[in-house]
Amino acid sequence: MAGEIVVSEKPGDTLRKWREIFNLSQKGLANLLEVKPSVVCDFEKGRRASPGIGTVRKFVEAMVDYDSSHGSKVANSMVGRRTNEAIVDIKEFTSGITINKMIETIEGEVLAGNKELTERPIYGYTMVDSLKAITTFNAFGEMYGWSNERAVFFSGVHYGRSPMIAVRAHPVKPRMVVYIKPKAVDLLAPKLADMERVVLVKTELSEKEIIGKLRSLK
Amino acid sequence: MAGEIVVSEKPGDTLRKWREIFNLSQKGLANLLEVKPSVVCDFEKGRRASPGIGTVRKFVEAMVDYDSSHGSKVANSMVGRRTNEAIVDIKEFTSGITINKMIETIEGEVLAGNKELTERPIYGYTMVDSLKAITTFNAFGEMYGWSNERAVFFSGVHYGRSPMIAVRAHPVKPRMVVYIKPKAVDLLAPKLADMERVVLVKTELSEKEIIGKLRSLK
DNA sequence: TTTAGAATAAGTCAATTGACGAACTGTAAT
DNA sequence: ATTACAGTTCGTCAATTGACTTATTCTAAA
Repeated sequence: MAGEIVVSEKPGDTLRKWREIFNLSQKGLANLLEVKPSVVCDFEKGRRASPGIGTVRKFVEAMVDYDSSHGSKVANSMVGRRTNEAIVDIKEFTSGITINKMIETIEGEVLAGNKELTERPIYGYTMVDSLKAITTFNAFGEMYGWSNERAVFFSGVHYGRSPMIAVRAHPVKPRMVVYIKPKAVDLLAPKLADMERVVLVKTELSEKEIIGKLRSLK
Repeated sequence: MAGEIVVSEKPGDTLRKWREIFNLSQKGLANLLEVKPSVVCDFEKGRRASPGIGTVRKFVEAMVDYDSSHGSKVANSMVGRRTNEAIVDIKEFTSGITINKMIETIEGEVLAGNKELTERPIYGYTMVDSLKAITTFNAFGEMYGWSNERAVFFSGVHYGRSPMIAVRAHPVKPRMVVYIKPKAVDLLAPKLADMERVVLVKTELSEKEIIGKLRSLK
């Protein structure tokens, strides 16, 4: 979304497109941004040819925040039509956060992944129940949201082999895999993680705690 | 890349990160941009807190252009480590182009997809040889580049069923599928395309012609 | 230890942005 | 017709950007 705006020939048109997707009037958006409607219009109509990235950020955040405080209607419609009982939670961040920051937030312990890898940003996360995911047909189909630069959380992990094997088999790789309270971690898991250049982390926090902490991250 | 810069807390740091990934000195990048090195420094060090998106675009384009005129070393390293003989060509655009524009460029005929769908932007494309792709194990694994908002070209199409079935089976969908000189097109293909909300197009241009035309698109 | 290249820092200034307000143009609905 | 509301246009202006220059600091090789 932010990326699309920057990259598009007419950022104003793209801004408008998104405002319309979020079902906001210029006035509505202007209120969220605490500016006058004419300001919104000026941007959409391209009077400001090259808005600052701060402005773009504000616009995007305002719309996403608005959506999430109205039941994430738009966000959910983006995630895909099918639902999957194995998915506990799936979210996109407004802005990228580094894997390091994520590890800190969830009080994680790194099992695989070097400094270079943990500095990369991620833009969302998916939390799945491994058991359900593995026993459900095609469970990993809808694992990804808007971006695959994300973290995937696995709960109900026994030895941590299956989840990493699933990741390895999947054509699109997340940047980060987190095991929630694993009973144990087989040596194979970090090995596979290294091969896929995925940061593997475990945490002793519960699903609820994690979701709570991540919410505060925004 | 552009998106990451906008969205990152310290755009300067992200700019620097990418400059380093592309193995450029500040001076080197400044030359490409035809500005003085101190300008690059000012941005990286954050003296300009909220650069305009025009500036961001220039930076990104300069680096990508530089890379592509030096054998696309960086771009290729991003695409993935494994190579796949079924992939004829795989590219990322510097900026998004609409599906409409793409259709026009490749002189395509729309088989499925409405106006709303053809207005969406795509950020790259992958061209695969269907026969090789389908007979090669896990052929669709590396089908996607940086973004899945892209077009996938299929050459060697017989009835156009298998490629769409592959798309349907694949968890990540492209925005657009193009058949290159299909012998025929089974009715099932546009039906599947509609179900997946993918724009399906056929073209009578050859692979080489298409690659040529797309190159001029940048 | 000198020196060259890379990166920072800081002063400067024209051009542009971000924001306002007020007037104006649709275009439904009353 | 009249009103109400969404969107557009534009003059204005302080704040900020984009770019230059010159001076200074940091590395790493000679």
